[in-house]
Amino acid sequence: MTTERGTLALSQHLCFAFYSVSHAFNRAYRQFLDPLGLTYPQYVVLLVLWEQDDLTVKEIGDRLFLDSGTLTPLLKRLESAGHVRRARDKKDERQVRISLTDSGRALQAKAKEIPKQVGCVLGLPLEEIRALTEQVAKLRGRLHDSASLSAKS
Amino acid sequence: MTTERGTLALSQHLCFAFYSVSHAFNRAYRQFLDPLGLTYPQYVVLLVLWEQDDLTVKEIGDRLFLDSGTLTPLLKRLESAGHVRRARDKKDERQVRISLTDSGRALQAKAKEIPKQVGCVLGLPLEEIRALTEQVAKLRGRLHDSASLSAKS
DNA sequence: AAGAAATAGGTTGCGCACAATCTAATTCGA
DNA sequence: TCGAATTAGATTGTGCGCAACCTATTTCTT
Repeated sequence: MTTERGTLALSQHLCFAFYSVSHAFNRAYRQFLDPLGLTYPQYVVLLVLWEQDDLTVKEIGDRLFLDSGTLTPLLKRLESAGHVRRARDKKDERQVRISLTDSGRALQAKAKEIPKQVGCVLGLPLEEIRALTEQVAKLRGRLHDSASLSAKS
Repeated sequence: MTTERGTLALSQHLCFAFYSVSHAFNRAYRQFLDPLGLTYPQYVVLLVLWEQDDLTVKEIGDRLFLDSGTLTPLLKRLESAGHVRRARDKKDERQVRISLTDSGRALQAKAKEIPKQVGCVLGLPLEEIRALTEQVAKLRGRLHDSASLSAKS
């Protein structure tokens, strides 16, 4: 009954499951984010800022596991859309602090129902969603740990 | 004790867990795929072809949930790397059939150990990996179903 | 058999993601 | 205190991922 012939079938790859489900989530969010003129990555940056305003690029990157190469252009787009301000920190000129504008704060109300709307198509009880989220976050932690191990000085 | 103030914290978002873990997997695979000169998406295309050779672009896309806008340039890169051939189907000139070259087949042996190597940093028993993979695939199915519903004719 | 509809694949444009590299500012160390 | 090392962010180049649109081929309809 084994289908194993040296190579795992694609359907058995956990990494592919994550790869494809994250695209599926992206598409599911798009229908709700398009009317707001936001992409999913822009939306998660705003989620971070709605939780805590006035963060540096580095602090945002730490929370999202993204670097400046990704964030700098994204934040410039959010800035030119009028949702955030970018300003060098007076105390430490290396840092750029990102703060919400009124427009950026106003988006929070419009986006409030999105997680619920997407969540209801999942058909999972809240308890299971919570457990799954935690389990996946734990896996991400292990992957990061091993990555920083193999990139040791 | 509730931290809920209208907006879910980022850490409680299942979608962000998937979004960030798929990037983490991508980075974890990179160290093994770089020596082969492959990206992760190229690797999954080859996984499909190693399972069944001589597929059309459409058939590959159906298995990976990707469209021609993504696959055409990717397959051209795999072609110019010498790993696959692209040829119009004689019976139906609309289709392009993708087949492995000797070089493409030879990669299979070199890539055989990768899933095991990445899997061992996860520290999960095989049974749990299997269950998690299935659960995530089921979620992906629900997201696709609702997407095709909302895009009905 | 002829026009309409459907299908497969390619092209263009935009926005991530990330490695590699750069500059400028700050901190560390002898 | 002064040069070395570190840190924050920006820039460049490559490769997805996908919407929108295009062409060519095939199939459907009558």
